[in-house]
Amino acid sequence: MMMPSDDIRHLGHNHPRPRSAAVVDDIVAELAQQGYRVTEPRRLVINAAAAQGRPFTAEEVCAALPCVGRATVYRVLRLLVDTSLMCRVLLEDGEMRYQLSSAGHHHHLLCIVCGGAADLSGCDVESRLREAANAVGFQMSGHWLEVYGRCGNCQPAAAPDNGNGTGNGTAAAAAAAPAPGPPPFLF
Amino acid sequence: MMMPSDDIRHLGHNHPRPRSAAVVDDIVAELAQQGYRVTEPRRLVINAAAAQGRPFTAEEVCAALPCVGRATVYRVLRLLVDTSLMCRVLLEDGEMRYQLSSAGHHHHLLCIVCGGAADLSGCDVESRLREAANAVGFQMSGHWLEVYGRCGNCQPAAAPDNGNGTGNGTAAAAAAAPAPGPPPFLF
DNA sequence: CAGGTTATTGATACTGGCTATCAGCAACCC
DNA sequence: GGGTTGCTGATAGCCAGTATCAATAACCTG
Repeated sequence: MMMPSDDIRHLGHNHPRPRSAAVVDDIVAELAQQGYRVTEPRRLVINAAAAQGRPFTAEEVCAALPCVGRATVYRVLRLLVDTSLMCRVLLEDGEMRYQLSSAGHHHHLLCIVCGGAADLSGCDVESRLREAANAVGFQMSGHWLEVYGRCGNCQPAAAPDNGNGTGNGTAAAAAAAPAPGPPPFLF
Repeated sequence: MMMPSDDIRHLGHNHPRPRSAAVVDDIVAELAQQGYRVTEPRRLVINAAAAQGRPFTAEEVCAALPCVGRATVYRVLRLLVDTSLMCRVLLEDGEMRYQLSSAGHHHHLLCIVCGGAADLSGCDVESRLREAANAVGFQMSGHWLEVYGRCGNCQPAAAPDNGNGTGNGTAAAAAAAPAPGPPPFLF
């Protein structure tokens, strides 16, 4: 009940409203509009997903919703991904997680400390990539991009200035643990 | 013995020499220098990896080297990844594959038709990402990027001009099959 | 080159994440 | 309210990858 680092998801200025009942209703409505039936298990899974402040695994949903069968949890998650209502998130260690997706193409800023995720939009990476690919005769049709690092809450205290662009904050950044800790499942 | 689309790996102008015995020897030498023993199973796995013109799965190596135990194949692959002599490649459907890595940080251009891979280097995506992340208070420490599309051999014939940068070549690009077909394992 | 140390191997069993199957249920339409 | 049929849940099963552990062999030392 303490919402450990919930605010990180707002960084991407894509969710002016909180992800709550309204969002759940939107998703349910979208499913219905696409001809899918609105069932209790689907509502429950969507609710659980909307309650998360960070990307989650299918197993976490299974554990949080013992009244819903495993197969159904996996089916609902896949349905949501297929209908673009949810997106997959790849962690640095290769683990696959899920997250309710905001509209449109975007990428994720994944905090390696608290496990939170923010959306990165308004970035022209795509056109850059297409140009670079074209330059070597490659016709780009899609891409997968995840960005890892530390969200505002999880940065070492001595970092008031985040201005410089090219300094590599990679090393010596994994020691101090100023924030939450291992991410919990909030449902 | 026909090397179906082997040349794609040279697109990244990172491999002036062919990946052959010389590369294998380099990798073996690097392993030895780092204190690892040079064993026959390791040589065999490295050989198999070097013979590939495209990213491969651990299971393919297992099938190609029945004389090497499964556990050992997985161990050698992980050792090579841990020592930065090999890198993991994420396909569009989420499947994880492996590839002998060229030196330095780079990304992959993955052909969705022939399964080939080329390296994309000399791209300033990283600094761009860092700036965009900084702008929203996120301290970037790493990233994962894969680019999907069609290599020079697998593009529809009517595409002499690849100049325009933002046109989306996504749709209507999965029908014709001008090139190889499903990728074979070459060992 | 022989001998010893110990990293490495291979067979096996096992795990975890995910899917196929299929009878029964219930959401939606009329 | 009734019928159609999409959806569910329990189960068994698949697949990629890992833990275990005795036996082997790579390297070092003399």
